[in-house]
Amino acid sequence: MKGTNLGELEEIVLLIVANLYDMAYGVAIKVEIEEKCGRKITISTVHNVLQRLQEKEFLESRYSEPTKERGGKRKLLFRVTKSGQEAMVSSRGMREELWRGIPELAFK
Amino acid sequence: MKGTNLGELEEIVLLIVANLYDMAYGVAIKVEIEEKCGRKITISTVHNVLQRLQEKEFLESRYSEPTKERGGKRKLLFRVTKSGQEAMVSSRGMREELWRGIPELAFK
DNA sequence: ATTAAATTCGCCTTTGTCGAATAAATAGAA
DNA sequence: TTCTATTTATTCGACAAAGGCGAATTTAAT
Repeated sequence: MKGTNLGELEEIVLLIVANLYDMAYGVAIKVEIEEKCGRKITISTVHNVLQRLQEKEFLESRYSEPTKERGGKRKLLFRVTKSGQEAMVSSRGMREELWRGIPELAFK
Repeated sequence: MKGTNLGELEEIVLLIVANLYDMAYGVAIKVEIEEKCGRKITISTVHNVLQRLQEKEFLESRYSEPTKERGGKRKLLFRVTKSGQEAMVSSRGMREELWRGIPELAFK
């Protein structure tokens, strides 16, 4: 059965989409990941992940209005769904819990 | 090239090993993951991840002294390395940053 | 020898990754 | 106006890395 939890990159993309609010589309997401995470990534990787997150219903999308720039296709704008938000929150909570449980001397 | 970053499960295992301090070995890790993360996982999956983390030098291991229990092999005890710790901290820091950047209305 | 407790092996699925192909919108030429 | 070159974006197809399982193997006590 298709996975229901979040891969590492999937979670990052979710966070970035939330960051970008109403400007979250492929290229912007790619740029943002590279800047905020200091990590190289191609545009096709981004789209691949976006598509999978949509299949999992953690993201939804709509086409933007045509802009006044040079040319090119309309942007596909993404937004985090309620269940995407829940997945993000739950994943964060779990990790916070685990951090809290680490004894001091573990990192001496 | 073999990946240098942390997969989702890899990060969890690192956290659990730190939690277990000096009792981190296969079975204990499996049990702890199931309890703390509410997620089913087999012992071979755990060992698989453990091995990968060791190859990445985020974990190191040593054999325990034989115990006074019934029988069986000696436990392979794991501990987070300095660079494993750095990976954990960096990963957490990055995500905290991203959470901080999410505008209020993103989750209206 | 048997049995118990643990780790290793082989195999498959899902997630991460990229380069190349394709699509759509606009500006300017004919 | 119609065409076409250029720009901006998304989709496709292939492969590598990480996640996952059941069965096999190893080792230590009884």
